[in-house]
Amino acid sequence: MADSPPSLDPVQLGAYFALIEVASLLRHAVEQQLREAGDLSYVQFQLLARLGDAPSGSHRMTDLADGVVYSRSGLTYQAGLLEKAGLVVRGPSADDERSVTVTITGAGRALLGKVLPGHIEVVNSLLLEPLSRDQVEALAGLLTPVRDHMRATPPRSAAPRRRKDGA
Amino acid sequence: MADSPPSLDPVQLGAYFALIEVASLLRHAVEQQLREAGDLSYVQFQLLARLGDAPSGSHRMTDLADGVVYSRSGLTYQAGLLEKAGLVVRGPSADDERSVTVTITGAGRALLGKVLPGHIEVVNSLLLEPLSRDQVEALAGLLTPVRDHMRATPPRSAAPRRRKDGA
DNA sequence: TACGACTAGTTCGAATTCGAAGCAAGTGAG
DNA sequence: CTCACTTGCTTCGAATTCGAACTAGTCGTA
Repeated sequence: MADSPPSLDPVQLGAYFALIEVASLLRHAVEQQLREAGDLSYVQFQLLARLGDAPSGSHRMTDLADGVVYSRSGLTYQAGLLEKAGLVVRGPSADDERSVTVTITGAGRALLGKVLPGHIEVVNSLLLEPLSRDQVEALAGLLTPVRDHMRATPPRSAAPRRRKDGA
Repeated sequence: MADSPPSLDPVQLGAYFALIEVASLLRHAVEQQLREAGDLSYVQFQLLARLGDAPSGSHRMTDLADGVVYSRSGLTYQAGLLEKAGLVVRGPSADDERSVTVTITGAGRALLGKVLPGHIEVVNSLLLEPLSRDQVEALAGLLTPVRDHMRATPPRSAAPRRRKDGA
């Protein structure tokens, strides 16, 4: 088994730092645009976008939380805000009595449509503009497997209490 | 000039989403490890890491804030926490009377050294592991220019109010 | 020197965020 | 059926985060 190396080499470090910085800067810029264009936080936008993308326009709370990498309690709070603003509605789930289904409303879609152009504009000018078409493709090709890997890898702290794995 | 397209094509969207998700997931995982290993938040770790990297072991408040993409007031708060914990010290700057210089202490370096192996381990297993050496190189090669571009691009909201317009 | 504009940090209040604890509904073994 | 365990969501309290307002020190220019 590979022992954990004492440090990362410059290239690895460069990739890691650049990734974090790019994400932070992009998020920051997008956040401002969304605030101005539609008084939405980034999380709220992400939630609306995910709902808008879903064929049914709805998702379970838990799936939303996992999707945007957010705490459950945080999602409850945000869902409450969005509901109060009339952008989504919460309702009981069909098959599972304890789960709550969040659905985007017409107003939600309208707002999403209103902020989207500016959002895309920011993403374009900050992230995409300095890259060629091939490079964007390459970037997606690199990050997508990484994301899948991360999604598949169980969180560190979840490990201790393993029930039935060959261990 | 390109007027803003109404939407991004799947590849662009994939790159954008994957980037955000990867960064979120990575940050989340790292945060947990740091909390357990040394009771540090991610920002605090970033600050210590930057200070530890600096030849002098110190930076101005503003440079730190910009470096980690944080608000100034937030940095004041975090610097206070770190100082109270004895990990850094704040002092006046040599040439500029209004700026404050933050310097990492021995204890700060010690803690940094203590949490670093685990940190690297997480970055390795989540971000680097699924990529080949060449791919890591490619990733760094793609993201570094993007970061530089973002750093160079002035924030959106700064532009409009440049001069004393009619207001 | 004096003035106005700007930069560096801090303080303050309000909003957000998370984890722990709690509650209700589903699941499985006996 | 019933008990123990798990899952889905909310509530609660504490910590963090940001922006706006404020103080102080710098710079450019007349």
